[in-house]
Amino acid sequence: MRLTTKGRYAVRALFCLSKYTDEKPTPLSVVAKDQDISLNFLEQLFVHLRKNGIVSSVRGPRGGYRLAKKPKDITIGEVLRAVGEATYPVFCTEDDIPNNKQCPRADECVTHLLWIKLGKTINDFLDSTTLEELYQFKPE
Amino acid sequence: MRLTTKGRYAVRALFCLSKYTDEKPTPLSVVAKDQDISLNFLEQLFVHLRKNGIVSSVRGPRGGYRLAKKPKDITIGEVLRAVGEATYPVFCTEDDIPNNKQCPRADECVTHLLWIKLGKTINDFLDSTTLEELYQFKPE
DNA sequence: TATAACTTGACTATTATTGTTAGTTTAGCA
DNA sequence: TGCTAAACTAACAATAATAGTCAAGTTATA
Ligand code: FES
Ligand code: FES
Repeated sequence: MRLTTKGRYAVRALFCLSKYTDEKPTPLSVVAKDQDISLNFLEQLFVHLRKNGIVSSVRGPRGGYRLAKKPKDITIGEVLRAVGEATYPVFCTEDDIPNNKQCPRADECVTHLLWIKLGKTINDFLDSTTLEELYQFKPE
Repeated sequence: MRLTTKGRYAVRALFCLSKYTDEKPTPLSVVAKDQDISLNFLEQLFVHLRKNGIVSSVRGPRGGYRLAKKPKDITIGEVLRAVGEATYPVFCTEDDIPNNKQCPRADECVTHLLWIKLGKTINDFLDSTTLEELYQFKPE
């Protein structure tokens, strides 16, 4: 039950973006250098962040990305889900279940409700924590 | 952030064991058939469950496993950790960190405390839920 | 003493993750 | 108008983790 780099990088990258609050967009090359993340990998993540309305993009020279909402309106949960990080601990709680991953006896599965409750606990936390709150976590 | 089969199978297998409350131990072949899990894979899991004092074994003919404690004294958290399932979402919260997995700038890492808090939320849940409570989740 | 079960370790197939390569498109600017 | 910086796209490859298998023991009792 580990977060993947997709999720971890996305949060770090967005935190980095939130530091540049001026009007001009920030190119990913800056984020990549600042956070030591492969530029190409970042680009893949930002495609999904943009499609989910978390960032907006400006193409061409002097272009880049900026947050589409205020940090306090961006939850960690929506960021993780945007980049494809699973926030529920089992497959069977989601819509399109790969058949081979399905619990063979869902009807009588005693653990299903347990994992649902765990997932709810996790998502309640993630959805009530925003990007803005990262600032208060920052060590001095 | 998915549970692996190790964790999921371990919980299901122990629940299965808890159904056979008579004195004689239950062979893994019964659990394997009941839960549709590879016998050899189960054996690997039970090595760790035994070493962590969750089950006890009886060798020889008519042997098998039984719970070493009462279901209400076995938490989901200890089961998951026993079989090697990570219950914290990031590596850097644990003792022996593979170097390549370490966040490169742990000192100034703004997300570290976030993941610690998430991990605490998860573990609080797991450690306050026991095997016994699975019965009340069972659908009729 | 034969057998049913546990025990151990090594091995393999599969899948998921992580990252790379190689481009195309867009738009500001000299 | 051409150069360049940036977003965008898609396919590909390396690596690592997972899931499961196989084979060869060991133990204890019927
Ligand atoms: S059907 Fe969801 S955990 Fe078994
Ligand atoms: S050092 Fe723990 S998340 Fe970065």
